[in-house]
Amino acid sequence: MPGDMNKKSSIAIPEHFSLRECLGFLNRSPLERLHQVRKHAVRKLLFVNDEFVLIEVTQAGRHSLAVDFLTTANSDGVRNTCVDFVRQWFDLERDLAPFYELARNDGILAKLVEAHRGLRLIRIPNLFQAICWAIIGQQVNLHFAYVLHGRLIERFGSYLQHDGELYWAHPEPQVIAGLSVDDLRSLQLTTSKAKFILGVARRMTDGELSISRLQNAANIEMARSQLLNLYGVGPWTANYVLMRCLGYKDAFPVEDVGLHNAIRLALNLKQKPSVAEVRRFGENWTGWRAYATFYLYRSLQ
DNA sequence: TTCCAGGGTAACG
DNA sequence: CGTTACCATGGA
Repeated sequence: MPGDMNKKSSIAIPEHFSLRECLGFLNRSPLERLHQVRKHAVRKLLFVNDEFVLIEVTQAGRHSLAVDFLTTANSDGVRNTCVDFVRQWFDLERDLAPFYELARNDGILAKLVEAHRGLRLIRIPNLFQAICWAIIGQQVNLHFAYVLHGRLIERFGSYLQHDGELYWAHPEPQVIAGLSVDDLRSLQLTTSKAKFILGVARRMTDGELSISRLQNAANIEMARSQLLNLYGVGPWTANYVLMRCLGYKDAFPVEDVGLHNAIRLALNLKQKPSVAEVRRFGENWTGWRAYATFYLYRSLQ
C-alpha cells in the first residue's frame, strides 16, 4: 500500500464541546513542548507501539473532529489508539450537562461556565508525564514549572522533525530510570524532586506502577492510595493525577494554591481562603470537583 | 528586599 | 498526633 496518502479519522463531537475553548487552555504557555497549538488546530507527537505518530486535531464541520496523521506508515491499530488518545485528551466521553446544571446557580462557577462553555477537562493520559508534571510543579510558579519540564523533555525526550519544526515526546520511564540524581539536578530540579522522579520512573519500569493498575482500582480511594504510596506524592499530587490523568471528575486537589487564588479572585476576597474553606466551597461541587477546579484554573490564564 | 509560587518530607515536640 | 525548616529558582 502506498504510504504517503494523508490518512484521517473522525470523532463525533458530543454536546457541550468547544474546540476553541480547549485550544485556549492548551495554548496557555509558549514554553509548552508536548503539543503545538495553531489557530484552529493542535498537533501532538504520540509514541504508539514503538513508533512515533504526529497527529493534528481540527474541527471538521459542526459535528465532528478530524484526526489527521501527518506521518505515514500507521496501521489501523495504531490509528485507533491515537483516536482513543484524543477522546481521553479532551475528555470527550463526559456528559457535561449535570455539571452545567450544578454550576448555573453556584456563586463561584456561574460566570466561569458561561465564559468558557464547552471547555473540557484537558487530560494528560500519559501517566509518567502527568506525575512528572505534578512533581515538577510542586511549590514553584507555573512559568518555572514549564521551564523545568521543558528541560527534562529536551534533554531526555524524543523528537520528530516535520516540515522544519520539532515535535517533542515526553521521556519514557525506562530512560529516566537509568539516570542519577545529579543528572536531574543539572536541570535545576531540587534534590528531592530529582529523587521523586527517579523513584516514580523505577516503579514504572519494574511494573509496580502502571496506568492499568490505577485504572483497575475499584474506586477513587484505592487509586489514590496507590499514588500516595509513591515517594514524593502527597495529597495534592495524588488528587492532581487522579484529575488530570485518570479523569476522575470528582478528584479535588484542595491544597492547590492556584485553586485558592482563583477562588479569591472569583469572590473578590481580600486574602486566599484556607484549605478548610476551600473544602467547604467544594461541597457544592460534589461529583464534579475536578471540573470545578479545572474551570477555576482556566480563570487564571 | 521580601514574599510567593498549581507541596512534600523529615525532624522535631 | 500537629508544627516547622528546608528545598531552588524567578517574578512581582
